[in-house]
Amino acid sequence: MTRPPRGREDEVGELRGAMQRTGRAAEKAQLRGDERSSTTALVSRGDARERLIRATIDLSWTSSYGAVSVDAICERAQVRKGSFYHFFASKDDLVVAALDAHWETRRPVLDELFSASRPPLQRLARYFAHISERQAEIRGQYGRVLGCFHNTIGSECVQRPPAVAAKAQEISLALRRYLETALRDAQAAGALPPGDPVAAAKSLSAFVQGALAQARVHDDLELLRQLPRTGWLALGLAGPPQQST
Amino acid sequence: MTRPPRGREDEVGELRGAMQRTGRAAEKAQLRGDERSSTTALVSRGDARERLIRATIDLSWTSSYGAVSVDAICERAQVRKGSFYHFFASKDDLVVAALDAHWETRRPVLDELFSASRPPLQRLARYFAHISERQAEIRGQYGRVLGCFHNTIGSECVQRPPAVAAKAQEISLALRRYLETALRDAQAAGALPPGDPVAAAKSLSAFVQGALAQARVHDDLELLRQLPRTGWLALGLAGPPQQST
DNA sequence: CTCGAACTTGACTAAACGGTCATCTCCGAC
DNA sequence: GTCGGAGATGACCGTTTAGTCAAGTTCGAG
Repeated sequence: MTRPPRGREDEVGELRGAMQRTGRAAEKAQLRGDERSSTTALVSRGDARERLIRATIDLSWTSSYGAVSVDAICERAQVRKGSFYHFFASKDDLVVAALDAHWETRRPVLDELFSASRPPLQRLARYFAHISERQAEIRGQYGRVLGCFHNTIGSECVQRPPAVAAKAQEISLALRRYLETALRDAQAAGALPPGDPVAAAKSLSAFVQGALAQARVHDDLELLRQLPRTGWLALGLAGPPQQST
Repeated sequence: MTRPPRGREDEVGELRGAMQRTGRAAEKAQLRGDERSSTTALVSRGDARERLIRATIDLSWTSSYGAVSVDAICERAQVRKGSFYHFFASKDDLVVAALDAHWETRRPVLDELFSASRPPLQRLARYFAHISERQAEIRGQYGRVLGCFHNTIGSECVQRPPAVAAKAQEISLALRRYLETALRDAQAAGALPPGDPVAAAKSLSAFVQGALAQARVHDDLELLRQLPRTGWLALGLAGPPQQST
């Protein structure tokens, strides 16, 4: 009765488990004892907060931070304005939480792709393939290629809401660290000539992020499909490695 | 008297000559005979229009399309709101004109850098060096690295104002064509192994644009300084070419 | 000098914006 | 059963937004 049964979204990844109050709720919740003994259910029954974050990701990824209003987010999430400000202190707070939540859904995927149990260059190979497949999926669900969420937001918000800018930077660095580790391991294994893995990761990251950005602007998957072949170029390799182990 | 002597901007490039009513003025100007015999001075004495475009570039490049209001642009340009809508039909119109005007200032620079009178790979070498130097200049003038104007706007506006999205796409393609031509010439000259120059240009463009985007997000010039060395990787070359002619 | 068109101006609007708040409902703990 | 706090609600506020407009001013052409 109170809630009209309008829910029919839930488009992309599993968000549910990944959100453990990352964005820390509104001021009230902070000022008082939010770190209470947790005998009470830590994961609340209602999922309004999750729906808000889901809506924020969907809307600001498909358009932009600036083009999405709190009202639009609330409408999509089927949450009233007042409830919104119960969970988040401001729009900036929401977007930071959305960036966090989205990153938390990506992390386990990256952990698997970059598992140390695989040969380092194979990690990259699977990463390239994954990006291409994932953006194809996204295009199917959202109707167009969207590229990288945190980088899109980050490029838009370099200056204006400092908290958002900082969060986007942080995530961008965290992502780069996966590449860095793989490259270092590759050098140690002799699969890659010695050199500065940090610089190489920057270079590779620029290539991948550039491909994603171009794919977004032109709604073109072609570049990403080529990634498993061309991605190696940024490392000075002519093509994908052939060794197995 | 009528105009308080507040002008003291004029920060980056020469915009003056490059703006020949690219953005086509407001509806009134379109509906009536704007294509009149041009015996009257085509370039008007007042530079309000140019100041508006200059302000738009500065403000939306340093922050974003969505974060800049018409009021802010007018204030910076020292132009009243009414005058604004005399020259432009809408905010979108302004931004499209700004993208156009900015591109017009870049074009002669690119024409020189990619002059057919130089060996093709040397064109690229000079392009890489130019990007690095230019962004360093921009950082000096604007206080931070800004990356690529049309790509920043384009990534933000992929969806929302269709005219802006289309213009950004168009410019992005135009830029890529410079690379394409150079790569084709390089292959013809035997300086590069044969292959699809369109795909190679996409690849190289992704790398360069990615480096610029990363430089913007992290306010970091390092990646761009490395461009003259690492740019070649995206083409499968280990380093800058040594030949002269 | 006169005329018309380019240009300028500031006051104006309606809508949208982010954010607030008193009040109510629900539900587990005691 | 009752108590307290998390959650939910819709009316509300002041500001800012893009865009309008009637009434000017400026100025070159005839």
